[in-house]
Amino acid sequence: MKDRMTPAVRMAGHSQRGQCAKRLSILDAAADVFCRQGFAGASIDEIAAVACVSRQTIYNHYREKETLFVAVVEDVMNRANAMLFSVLSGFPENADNLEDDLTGFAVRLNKNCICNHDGKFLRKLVQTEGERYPHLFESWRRQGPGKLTTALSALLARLAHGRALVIDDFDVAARQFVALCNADLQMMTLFGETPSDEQLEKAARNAVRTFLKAYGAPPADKAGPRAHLAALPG
Amino acid sequence: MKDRMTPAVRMAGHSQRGQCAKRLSILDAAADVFCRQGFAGASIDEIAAVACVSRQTIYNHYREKETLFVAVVEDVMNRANAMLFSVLSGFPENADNLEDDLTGFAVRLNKNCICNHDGKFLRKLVQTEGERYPHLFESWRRQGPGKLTTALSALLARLAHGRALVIDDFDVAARQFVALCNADLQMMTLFGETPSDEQLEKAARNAVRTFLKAYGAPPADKAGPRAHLAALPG
DNA sequence: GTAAAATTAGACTCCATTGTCTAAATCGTC
DNA sequence: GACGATTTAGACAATGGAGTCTAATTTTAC
Repeated sequence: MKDRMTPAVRMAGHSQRGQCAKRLSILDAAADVFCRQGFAGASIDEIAAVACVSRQTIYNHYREKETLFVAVVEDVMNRANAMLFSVLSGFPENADNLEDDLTGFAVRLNKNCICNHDGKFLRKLVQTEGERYPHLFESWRRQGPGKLTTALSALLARLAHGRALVIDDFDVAARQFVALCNADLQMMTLFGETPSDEQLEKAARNAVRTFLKAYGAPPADKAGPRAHLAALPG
Repeated sequence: MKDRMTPAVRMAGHSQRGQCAKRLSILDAAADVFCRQGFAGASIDEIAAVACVSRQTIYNHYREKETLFVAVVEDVMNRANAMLFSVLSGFPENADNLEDDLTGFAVRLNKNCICNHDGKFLRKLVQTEGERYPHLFESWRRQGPGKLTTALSALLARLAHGRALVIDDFDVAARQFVALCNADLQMMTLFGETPSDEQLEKAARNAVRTFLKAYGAPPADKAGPRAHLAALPG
């Protein structure tokens, strides 16, 4: 059996674009089938059919079903983490327009990290296969959601330092922010349904309003401390 | 094939305690195995072994694997719903000691409905098999989580009517309360881990504090509107 | 105690799937 | 256009699980 080429080598020359395309096609198809059927229920033949590739090609690239599964999970995790930090980079820097900026951030968080394909895949697979592959998912937990809390916590601390928020425990506030973002979509998320843009917008707005009611800094004494309530439309 | 007896008939005489015990034993074992392995991964032989029953006995009670699966899911749903409404009945009636009472309620909600065996089972199975049995899980969604929001919303409305809370949208507040309760346990919940009593307590306290910061009624003008912050320990 | 019903172990068939192998076809490079 | 590498379709063996059947045993009802 010859050595498998590393991704770097694989991308080096344009010579193997075809091979690389097959690989990606297999990964995508496998993600789809594993997500729908679970590990046990997924058949290599079905993956091959979805990928428009012969079964043998799959075995050329991945020694066995489990190898393929691990590769798929790692692939999705990498994509999901990259997306997570891309979304995190859009967290509001300053406090002008905080409500709107936070709402936009919440929409992107839900839309691109939690309610998307990859989020659905990871939730499903972590739950069903987590116990069978502890270190695989444990590493995701540390690198994905774990770092999300840490990073979000730091971003909230920055806003609090700038007097835009009043927060006693940044980690708790970070987790609560994420939880509130999902509050209205929990059931859809659980059932794997995709919310409409309107639903995303409304959920984010509800979340941010409540978050700011709890953690928003009281406006600098010219108005009452709940002035933002009076500013609500309707 | 003879008619299957209804549960009522089954319990009527003491004559069939043995048969009934087998049935329950099969349901429990099947819940365990389906939860660990999913529908496709679960083998009837393993269920029989766990239930200490022969394979044929399972087929005497349930025509085929799918029949057994549906029965298990319905059984767990019924238990979970009963527990849910039992916990709901402990929702605080009046506003003396609201923070502590709500915290106790939040602990019970997490401990007995969300982080327990049945909660884990339902989350897992809804996600993995939900698309294959739409009406089965749809009915649970309406009768379980759906009614939870409705009921909790009404309970919050009662407190708001008694001036203990200030809430604009009761449904949103209900969903947010549940979301906040899980905020600190989300990852453990996802990974199917069971939180300690201490973790449950802390998570509930964090949730209720934030909920009351957002929705607590401002104390009747003797102190500033954020007086409860000053009342925090530390 | 006896008869009917339920349970058991195990053999059995059937079928889907995994993973291997091979010979032909296709692709990319020179 | 030729050559090597890759892909393909399909046959193939081996495995495991679903569901049936039977004959013996146990439990329950009366």
